[in-house]
Amino acid sequence: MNLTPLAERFVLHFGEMGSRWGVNRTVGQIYALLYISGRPLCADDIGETLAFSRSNVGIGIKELQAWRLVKLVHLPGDRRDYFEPPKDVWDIFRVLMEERRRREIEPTLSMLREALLEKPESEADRIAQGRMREMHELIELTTGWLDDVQRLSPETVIKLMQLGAKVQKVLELADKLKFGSRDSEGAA
Amino acid sequence: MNLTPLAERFVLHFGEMGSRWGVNRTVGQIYALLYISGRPLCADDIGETLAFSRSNVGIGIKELQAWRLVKLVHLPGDRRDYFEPPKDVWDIFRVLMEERRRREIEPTLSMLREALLEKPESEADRIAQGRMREMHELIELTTGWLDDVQRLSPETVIKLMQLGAKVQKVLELADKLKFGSRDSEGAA
DNA sequence: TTAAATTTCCAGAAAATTCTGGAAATTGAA
DNA sequence: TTCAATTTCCAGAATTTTCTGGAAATTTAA
Repeated sequence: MNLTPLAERFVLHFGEMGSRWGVNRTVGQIYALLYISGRPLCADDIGETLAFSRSNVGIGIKELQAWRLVKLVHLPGDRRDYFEPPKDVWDIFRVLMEERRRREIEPTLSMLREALLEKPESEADRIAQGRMREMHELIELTTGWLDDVQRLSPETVIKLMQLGAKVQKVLELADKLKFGSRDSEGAA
Repeated sequence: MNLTPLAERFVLHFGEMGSRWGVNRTVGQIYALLYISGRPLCADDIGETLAFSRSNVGIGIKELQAWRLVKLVHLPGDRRDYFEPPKDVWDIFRVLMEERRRREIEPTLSMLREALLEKPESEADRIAQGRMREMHELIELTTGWLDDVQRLSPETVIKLMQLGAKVQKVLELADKLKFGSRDSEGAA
């Protein structure tokens, strides 16, 4: 299975970007290959196309599964495991947001929650807790909003995004009509 | 300069999380220290507190400057360079979004734009380009929306976030009142 | 149950990155 | 201009991550 120059460029780019996205080159390339192939691939296909050892492919796929970015499928009459990404890019986007939040934000949120429960022992502690409180409020506000948005249909989200800065006008309108806020005790 | 247990926990946590955020342990810890200190620190302060070599501190600070997460300040009567993060967490948030977008998304957007200009040479190319087009549209829509939101005041953004899922109701209303969309030719 | 196909595990090799101390360059006060 | 303070640069050491081939475990068809 050989790549066309067009596909190869895409795959190599994802490999290079991988490290910025928190995965290694192998994982980036495997994902890119699955994404553009338009059909499920098995570990042999992947290893052959990208010239990785079988176990390297195995590890890469396991990581992509941990990210929920590929799912296992089976082809009739073939007992090997095949893999493919979610068909819909919006699904991919949603999963990516959820996973990054879980890995990059939730642990910090927990740490902040615990730290804010402690009694400050000094002026330095009071200053530090004040800064932590600011960070905590910002994170709570944005993740709470993400929770809300995830409950909307993709169509509604698209509409919201297309509205862009005009959302301000709509907000003014909402103000007049006294729509309640999600959390009126929330962050300033 | 010694850390209280509370501050130390915060600093160590940022060091651990650093790798998930695309910086190394040193950089994570230096940033955390500057963030909770509530006053500018110089390289000596940082190196002494965190037990890093002077040059390691220097490299770490340089990276934080490249991220625009710390700025250089001078204290009267001291010729050393002092550093502090932006005071306002919203500023920090905005800078973080901009930098991550620049590093993690823009290069891919460029690659996709170029790849989509090419004439597909095969069925495989046509499928690959179709997938790339989907990805390109999603990225354009979301980054365009981010551009729009960045033009709003923090107060407006906070209002929007607090509105949460109720934004749907407001959108329906806006529909009736025929607010135009930002880009009516945009992605589906 | 057997045996072939396939996946998972693992230890060491290879590669990449992080970190250090010291040397060189730069800065700024006198 | 001089010189002490400070920052930047750099080569090698230490550490961490990634990758490989082979062995062990698992799966499934017969």
